[in-house]
Amino acid sequence: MNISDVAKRAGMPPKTIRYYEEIGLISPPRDTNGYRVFRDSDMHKLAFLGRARALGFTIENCRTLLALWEDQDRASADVRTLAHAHLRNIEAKIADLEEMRDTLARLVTACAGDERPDCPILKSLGDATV
Amino acid sequence: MNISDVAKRAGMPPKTIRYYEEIGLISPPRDTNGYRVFRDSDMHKLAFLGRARALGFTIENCRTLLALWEDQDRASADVRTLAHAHLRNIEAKIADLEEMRDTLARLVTACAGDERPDCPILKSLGDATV
DNA sequence: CCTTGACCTTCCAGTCACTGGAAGCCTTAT
DNA sequence: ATAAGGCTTCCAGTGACTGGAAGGTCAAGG
Repeated sequence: MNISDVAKRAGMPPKTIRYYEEIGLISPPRDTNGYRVFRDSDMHKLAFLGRARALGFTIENCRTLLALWEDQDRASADVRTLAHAHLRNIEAKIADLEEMRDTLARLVTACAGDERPDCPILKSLGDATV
Repeated sequence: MNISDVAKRAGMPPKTIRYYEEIGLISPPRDTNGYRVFRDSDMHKLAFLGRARALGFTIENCRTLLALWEDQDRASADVRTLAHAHLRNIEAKIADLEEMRDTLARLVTACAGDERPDCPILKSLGDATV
């Protein structure tokens, strides 16, 4: 299976797979023609990475998670700590975005959105007292 | 007022102000010593930019918003359209993050987080069938 | 056997919105 | 006169890819 088939299965572009190799997340051997040979372990790692990235873990966290995954003797506490910290990050981001959303929604509602120049959105951005 | 005082007032680092000049959002003239001279209009633009960025608008959107702000004849519809599209973006991001949060929260709850290696988080990341 | 087209490879550059740091000039206080 | 601190420019790096160029490889059709 060549890289584009692997990419389809893993649900990520070939470029991403090459990138993951470049940064040492996977190390597929090469065929005589120079093509990457993906073993089962590489495919599993890519699937793992795809899921971890979909949960928003950074690449560095993914690297750590992969190492923990490979380590049969890990303590689940280590994984949980990482995931919990990440969860908090996500919650903080959501809170930030919700604040933006609420302010924006208020402004969009207040704006007539017609051909006239009067606009509460610009007024609010231009003037602290709104 | 030199750049670091302006930065304090605008609530952003001096580096950001220099960057905003570099990309043409502001164009403060220079004193004989080469220092930037910030006029009222520059300060207002920086305040505007700070608020627009806090609402999550991209720099390019900020550029457009600034132009609309300066244009006394703009139609408020143009502003509203931009803000509305941005609002939708934010809502989509929130939805994505909420999905991550829910999955993660479920996994974190399911994980004992002790010294044992058994871990539902890694199990879920490593195996599609969870 | 040759060509065509679709793969594969590497390498370099660009994205976004800054941020860090070095090197050197300017100002203010001692 | 000097020392500290602020100003200037310029270059490089961030995260996680993504686009594109240049060139090697492979399978199918004529």
